Amino acid sequence: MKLPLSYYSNQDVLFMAQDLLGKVLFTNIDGEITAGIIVETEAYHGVSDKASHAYGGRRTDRTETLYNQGGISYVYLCYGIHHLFNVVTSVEDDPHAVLVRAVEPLIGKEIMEMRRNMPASKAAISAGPGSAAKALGIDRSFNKKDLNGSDIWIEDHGIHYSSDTIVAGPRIGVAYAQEDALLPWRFFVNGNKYVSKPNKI
DNA sequence: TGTTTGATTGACT
DNA sequence: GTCAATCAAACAA
Repeated sequence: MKLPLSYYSNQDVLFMAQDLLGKVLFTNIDGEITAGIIVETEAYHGVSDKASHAYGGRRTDRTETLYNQGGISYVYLCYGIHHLFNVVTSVEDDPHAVLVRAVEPLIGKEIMEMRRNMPASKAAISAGPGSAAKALGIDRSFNKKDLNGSDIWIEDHGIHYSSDTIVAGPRIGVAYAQEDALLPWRFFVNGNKYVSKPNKI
């Protein structure tokens, strides 16, 4: 059920952002296993996307992760406070990534409740990229990790949303990307309460 | 070496 | 609705 590394080599990051909806993201931290259904993503389209850290082919210590072959994680600290988790996709030297913005708690809910200090019935426990990463215990030590390993991985549980249920809209918090900020590259499960606002059309 | 800023959240008015 | 928190990356000098 664990997705093979070949899954992540698809070069169409917009397809990948949609296909990851319904997949189940697992972490194993000191034997504490938690998992959530991915319900909100954003696509970051490599060198041509002004919102991407790799825009214009920028290569730095941080962005080097993005240039790897798909199938690893890209985790960075945002606003000095929040860890944001991405799935690196496509092939080597093609720095596409999918940001996981929200998950629906599935396994290890009690552990997530401890990490977030709120009941899993509250949508805020894992809505939004910083919250989802914290609920799953993801921090910078997860950067550049193999998504087929024993610390973090993604499974296909056969959860399928109809094409009517998956909707697209502009990405959040990327106003600095000017015209690219308007691209409808945010995908989410319409009406799912664990999706950050707006969560329905 | 110094300055700016961010793929956000939560607390507060 | 507004706004502070908090720090590493990116870039200017």
